[in-house]
Amino acid sequence: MARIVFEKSDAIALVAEVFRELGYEGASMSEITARTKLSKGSLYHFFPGGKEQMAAEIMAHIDAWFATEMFGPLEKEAPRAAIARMWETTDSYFRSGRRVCLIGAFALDETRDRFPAAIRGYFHRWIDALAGALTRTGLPGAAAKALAEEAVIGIQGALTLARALGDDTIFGRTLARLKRTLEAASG
Amino acid sequence: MARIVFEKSDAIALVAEVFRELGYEGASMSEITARTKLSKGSLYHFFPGGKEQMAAEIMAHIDAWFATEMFGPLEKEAPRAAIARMWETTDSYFRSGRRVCLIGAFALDETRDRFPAAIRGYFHRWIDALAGALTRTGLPGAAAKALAEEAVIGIQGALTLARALGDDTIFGRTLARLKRTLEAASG
DNA sequence: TTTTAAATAGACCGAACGGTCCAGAAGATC
DNA sequence: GATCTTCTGGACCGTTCGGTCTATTTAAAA
Repeated sequence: MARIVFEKSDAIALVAEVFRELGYEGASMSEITARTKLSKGSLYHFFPGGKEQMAAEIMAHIDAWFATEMFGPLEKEAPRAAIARMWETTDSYFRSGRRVCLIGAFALDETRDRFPAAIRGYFHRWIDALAGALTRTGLPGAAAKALAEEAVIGIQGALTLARALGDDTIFGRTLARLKRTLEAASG
Repeated sequence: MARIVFEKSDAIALVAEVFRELGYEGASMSEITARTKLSKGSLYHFFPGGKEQMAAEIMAHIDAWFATEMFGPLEKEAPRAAIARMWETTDSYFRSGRRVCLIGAFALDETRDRFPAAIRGYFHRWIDALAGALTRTGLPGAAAKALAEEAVIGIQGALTLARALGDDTIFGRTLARLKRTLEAASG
């Protein structure tokens, strides 16, 4: 039998995509093995804790990616440039709305209660990082926080509506609108 | 054994709440029977087609409710008053963000592919009804459509973020902001 | 009343579930 | 190239899954 060798980081990325497509409960082990081509032996070698560990490590992986690619720049780089880059990063990460937010999807059902800290942390850090950058453009703290919340809400809502309508133009249009709103407010 | 008699409309509402809490795949028959107190006999009497039929009838029920409570008024009544009432209806229907949108949740994973028409129809009609009311306030059609889309996106995003952060103030705050935005645009 | 139809409870079924286990293949170390 | 460790494939296990079926209870009709 042909034997394929994976690295754990490959396994995380592959399994993440299955959770994204099917949700936590919908992603059965047999679907995960079928879609990733990883056998049960490999999966339980990498993740002895089963589905719960898979999801936990995937969320940690996502969190780390966002920390380096988005939150870090928003906190350290020139605020206007960092925010401009955030829109591009967001559009490419969510594949123009064709890829859902795994953490947002987990938040909707009782999967949330398995990973409350990871879910809260992800959204909290995103809002705080963006609000920080907006503050550094000169906006008052409260206005910055409200705009950051509005942006994250808009991103999540656009992902839902884009998938619901199967319309690939919604996500980009929404990001452009949010960008204009933030630029209008921060001068 | 105590025998409890249900009406089908009760069954639809009870099962809907379980789907909302657990998602389509997460709502197993045993969880549905446990949370609704409806036995399997009753459930399969009302819904011979099983889970798929339950979900289909629930979505039709939601659609009918929205049609009479929101889309109808938006299409027939005085536009500004109808839009004002829409915010109140939305807040109470989603219980200030503590209740998720079942159809939005279905849209995120591959459950969408079981009910594509119902999901598209629900969001399409909401956007069209709101855009129609906005047009009747004097807004150009394109602007009305964009604002209606923005409103529905904001509602869905706020539901996601409210649950993710466990923050009961987000939904109301977002509805108030959207209301202001629409009023600013439609005079 | 008696009869009839609708509705309910829950035992039961085969299939699919999450998870365990181990024989053996592929690298790594010596 | 022998040894050892890591990794893989898939058979297998007990449990839960969605769904069926029937005895029985209740409500409605006659």
